[in-house]
Amino acid sequence: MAEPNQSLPVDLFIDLDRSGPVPLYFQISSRIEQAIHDGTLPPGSRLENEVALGNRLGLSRPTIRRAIQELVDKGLLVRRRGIGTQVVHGKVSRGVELTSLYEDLERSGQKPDTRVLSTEIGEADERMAEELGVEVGSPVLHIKRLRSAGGVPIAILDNVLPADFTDIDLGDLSKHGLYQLLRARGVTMRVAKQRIGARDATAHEAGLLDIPKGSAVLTMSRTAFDNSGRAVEWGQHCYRPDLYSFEMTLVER
Amino acid sequence: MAEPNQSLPVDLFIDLDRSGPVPLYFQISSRIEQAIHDGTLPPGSRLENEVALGNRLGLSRPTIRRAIQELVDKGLLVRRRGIGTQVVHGKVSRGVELTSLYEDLERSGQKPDTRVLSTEIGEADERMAEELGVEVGSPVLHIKRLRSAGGVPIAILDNVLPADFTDIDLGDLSKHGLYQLLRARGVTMRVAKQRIGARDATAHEAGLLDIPKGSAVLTMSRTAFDNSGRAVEWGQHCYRPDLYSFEMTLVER
DNA sequence: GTAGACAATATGTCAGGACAATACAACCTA
DNA sequence: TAGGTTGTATTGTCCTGACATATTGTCTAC
Repeated sequence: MAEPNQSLPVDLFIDLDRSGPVPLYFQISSRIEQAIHDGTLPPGSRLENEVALGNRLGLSRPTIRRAIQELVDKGLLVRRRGIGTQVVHGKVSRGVELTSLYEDLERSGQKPDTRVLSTEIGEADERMAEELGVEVGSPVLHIKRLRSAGGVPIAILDNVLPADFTDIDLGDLSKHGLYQLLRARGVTMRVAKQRIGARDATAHEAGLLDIPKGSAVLTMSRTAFDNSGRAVEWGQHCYRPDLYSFEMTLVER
Repeated sequence: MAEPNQSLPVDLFIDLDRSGPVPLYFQISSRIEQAIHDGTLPPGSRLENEVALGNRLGLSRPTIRRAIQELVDKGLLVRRRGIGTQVVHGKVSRGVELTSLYEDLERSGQKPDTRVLSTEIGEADERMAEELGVEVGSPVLHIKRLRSAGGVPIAILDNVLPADFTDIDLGDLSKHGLYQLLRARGVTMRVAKQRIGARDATAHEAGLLDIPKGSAVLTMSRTAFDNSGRAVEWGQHCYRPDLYSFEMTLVER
């Protein structure tokens, strides 16, 4: 037999903080996720069933279900009715999230560095108006940056923001990520739509990224919306494909 | 003001089928999704609040919440406590799902065509063993295909499947997608991990895809797991970037 | 010995209620 | 008028309880 699916349900000792602001379901799911990552719950192992887990922790089944659902959505667990809940095989990896390249690099321990190529307050052309949901001709902030890590250029970032943000402090752009600046202004990105593709680099891009002219670049264009559903940012980025790629986990619903 | 957020809650007439096998929350979410797509619920409009919607439809609040949550996860709706639930701005587009290129093409009305380049039953090398979670040397089915649409080559597909599938009918491969064949065998893919990148095409790839040698290709490698968490398929694909790209919606949790 | 019926187990769906946290608007006060 | 306070609307979290449905294993009848 290839897989020891017979493994018994694993006990999880969880201290719950009922007074704090952290939801109970989140405390549970975090603890289980940690157990998966540190090997306490190896791939293929079965979780205790929802009812028993709830009884043991003094929680109701909906709370337990919600905690488990979080991890199912992340692709860490699989549920089968009549069977139980199991840990998915395969090494786990961070998925695509609503973060920026800057944060990606910071998290992976690299030191991001940004060179602002140009900033300009102009009028929205037809394409920008469509992407941002504003009227043609309305003021927009157009930013072009070159993002590096460890002195090596990684990506060319071309972003357009609607009128509300034309007063952004451009000096901060070289020290912080765009998403950090937006969040510091109280903007919370909730939904984004993006498209990932590839094409040959232009001569200008090849020069900036320090790659041979005409070689491949990975492209991503994204429109992000805040929690009122309004478009906050439209970006067209191109990445050095040997230094960056997109990783994600898909879950069938 | 750019956005008329004042719009009143929109009424939805929904016939519920309580006897059928379709869950109530799914009937609700489908109906709302349809209303969004056909313009009954325009971007920015507000939904009735959860309690009122539940009362009017004779459903409990958890059921309504679940229906709405489905659409929030899809990136169609945004919830704000104290405010209500609104339709997201921006045109809606299909996200990355656990489907195959074949199904993508079929759905978009194109006629997919597959040329099987080679099939081979061999032994798993180290990389394959790692990706599929099997032992080195165990039998695997290695398939290489060229996928076209309308006579134009779109992608080179290189797939490896574990021992259980070595008896797959290779003749079907030119008529159906790999995922279709797997599903027909009762295999249900539940989770997949994939990485999207880019690189320069090799001379061989350029020839197959009918593009200039050394120009960019879009690459995707994916490992799919069935509902028991076992690896079912590992694929390394490369696409003509002018004919294919990946589109997705990200939702902050 | 095999096939079908049945029991045990686990998740899936749904109801109804309670209180907390947040955002906004209206109001009142300085 | 400006500023803070209060009130109201709405989603967020959590509880209890019930029944439906899918899967597996066991027991029985033939």
